Amino acid sequence: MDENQDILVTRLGALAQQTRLSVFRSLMSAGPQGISAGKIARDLGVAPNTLSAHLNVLSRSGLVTQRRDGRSIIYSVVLSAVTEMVDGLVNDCCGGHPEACAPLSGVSSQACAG
Amino acid sequence: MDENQDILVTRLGALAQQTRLSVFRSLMSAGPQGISAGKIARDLGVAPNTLSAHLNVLSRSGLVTQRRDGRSIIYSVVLSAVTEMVDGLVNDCCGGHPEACAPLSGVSSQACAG
DNA sequence: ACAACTGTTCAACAGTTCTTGAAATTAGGA
DNA sequence: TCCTAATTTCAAGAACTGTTGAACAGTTGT
Repeated sequence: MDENQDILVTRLGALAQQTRLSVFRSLMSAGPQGISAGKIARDLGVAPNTLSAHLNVLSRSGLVTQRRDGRSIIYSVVLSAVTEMVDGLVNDCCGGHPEACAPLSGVSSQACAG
Repeated sequence: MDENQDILVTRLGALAQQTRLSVFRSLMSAGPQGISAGKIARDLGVAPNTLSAHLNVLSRSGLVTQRRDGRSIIYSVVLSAVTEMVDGLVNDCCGGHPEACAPLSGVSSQACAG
């Protein structure tokens, strides 16, 4: 039962770092087509090996996936994992006392409907 | 420097730990009336001083606030900070390429409407 | 085969986080 | 006032994180 919470903690932790959050943002706005590791490194001004370590954390969290294209490795977001994470956070709120979460109803009309 | 991103990283980090995420969940379902530090410690089976350190992290992140009631200190969630955090995460997605985020539209109809 | 290009892995180090026992702080009751 | 209850603060240690230079690995073009 608490395996879900483990996964949520891992994903929150993956995003709880400046460089990785920036990577995530870039990948989010790039959409399914993704971005190569090298381009991310250049865009963000991060050393390739440092970035590689961060990409590894994001990958292991399940928020990001990778594929090879020639010499490049293209990273992209796993949208289902993102929704899972956001739902996990928001349901914390609405599961208990929905009336206490009225201010959140605009953020998650689905989870808070009721 | 992006101060909003700093705050988001801090808040994600505050929740990226088992005990603190459990505390957050408890406080979320307790709503505005909150829970005393002692009761949280008993409910979760955490040493009082350990819990105090975690509550301090949550407080400094702005996700949680405290007030004294007799000898007890009552902690409760700051809902506006929670919405801010969720919005910050979701907007990452919808701000860039909204069409890429169709799968998320159920989660945040507000941010993704467009 | 070779060299150039793109990324990853490794070992090591500084810095941070989590937990704990002991001491300190604040409030209520006899 | 003295005693007890509820929490926090402090110092120390083990465990984990982020970064770096150097070495390694896969791909392309010549």
